[in-house]
Amino acid sequence: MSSTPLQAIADNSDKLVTTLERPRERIVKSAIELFRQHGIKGVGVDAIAEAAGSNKMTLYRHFGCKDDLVCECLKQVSSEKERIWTDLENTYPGDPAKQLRGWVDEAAQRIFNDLRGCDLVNAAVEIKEAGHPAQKVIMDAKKAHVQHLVELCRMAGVQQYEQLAQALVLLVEGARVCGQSIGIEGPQQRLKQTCDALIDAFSKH
Amino acid sequence: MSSTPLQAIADNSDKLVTTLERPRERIVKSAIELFRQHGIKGVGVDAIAEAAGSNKMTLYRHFGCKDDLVCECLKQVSSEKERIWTDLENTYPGDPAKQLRGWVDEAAQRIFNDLRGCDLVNAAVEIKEAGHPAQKVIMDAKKAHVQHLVELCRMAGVQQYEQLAQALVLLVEGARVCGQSIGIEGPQQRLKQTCDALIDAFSKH
DNA sequence: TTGGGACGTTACTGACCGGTAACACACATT
DNA sequence: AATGTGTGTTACCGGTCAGTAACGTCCCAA
Repeated sequence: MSSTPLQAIADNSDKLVTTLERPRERIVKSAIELFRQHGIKGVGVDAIAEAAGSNKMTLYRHFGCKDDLVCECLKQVSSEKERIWTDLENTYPGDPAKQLRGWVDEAAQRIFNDLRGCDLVNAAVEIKEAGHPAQKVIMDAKKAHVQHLVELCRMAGVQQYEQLAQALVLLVEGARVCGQSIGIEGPQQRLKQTCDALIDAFSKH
Repeated sequence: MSSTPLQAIADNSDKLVTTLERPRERIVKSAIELFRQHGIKGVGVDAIAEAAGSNKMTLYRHFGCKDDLVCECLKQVSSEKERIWTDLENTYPGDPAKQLRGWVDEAAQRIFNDLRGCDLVNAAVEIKEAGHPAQKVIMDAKKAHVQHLVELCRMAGVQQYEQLAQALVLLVEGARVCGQSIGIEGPQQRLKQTCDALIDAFSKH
């Protein structure tokens, strides 16, 4: 190679990460993407390091083992998911009812554009070893997400806010997983209408 | 071993299958159970053969490769799932409305008793290789299941039967997947009430 | 200028996995 | 008694995987 390492990364178009980030960030980003494409057990650490324009040794210097890297990826994914709540607050400031509709729109759009399902759910399906550290990450993230939605329904003035929030979570999670197993023609196509009708019904009384 | 092979199987309590079935059936049953416990990619063919009280050679004589065995397992699982429709018809003969409630009861009960999710969905999450034969098995089974429920809703006299059926599928699939990722305290706890209320709402007009 | 920390490269280990070959054995049918 | 089918046993192959060791390189800060 005649170019410097960073230039080599930037020049090499088959690498997943071409920014000037540090190896650690590139590794996490590449791992998230590869896990999405092939599943956690379907990707080796070598492939992750290579996609990040790095190498296995550097990966293991930052993450003691593959499981730790998996946990870090899931934490990053869940913290990115958390951003939706502030985004909704910024888009519809002080209007929780519209924020709730916005949440449904977001979910329906994501399901329409991507049939690969939720990273956290997919990880939960793959990781069955009892006591695996990733399970706590997944559980905590999902519980927080549900709690946020419960709170949003409450703020929107829905009397039975908990029931509504839980039903909406079931619908959206079911929709994501139906897209994955049934494909594009699954029953998730009408998700938005169903959720909107449900919100209407809960908002009346 | 002093006993005959069949006796050895029956005596050996750490084997998953102790019946007098032929090796092929024992292998499929053991594979289904092990896939449930550890995931498809988490189980090797050696472990399956051993759990079935058989061996790898016999396994490969019946199934050309592991993927074929996976497909056979999924077909068996889906055909067992199909039995619910005739069971419901036998339990509530000529009463599709009660059959629909029975379907909800069944789903809620299963989710309450088992947090491991749907075998077909779990397989769909794990198997990402494009064109993998198992994907068609999964898709066909899921589509048939949805279609059966649509038909049941229609028979039950629901005007918007397709909407109701699809919403119910989303709720139930979401509930199963929530149990898996969130655990026992997830929003799937109120599945039955939510489904019943939804059926009520759709039955009025 | 010189140290040191971060990173890259190569090579390796031991375990596991999917799949196959060769041979031995039991049993039912004829 | 002979035959063929289904099955069990052992050993092996090539590949992949997670993880480690040793060494070399780059670059920044003191």
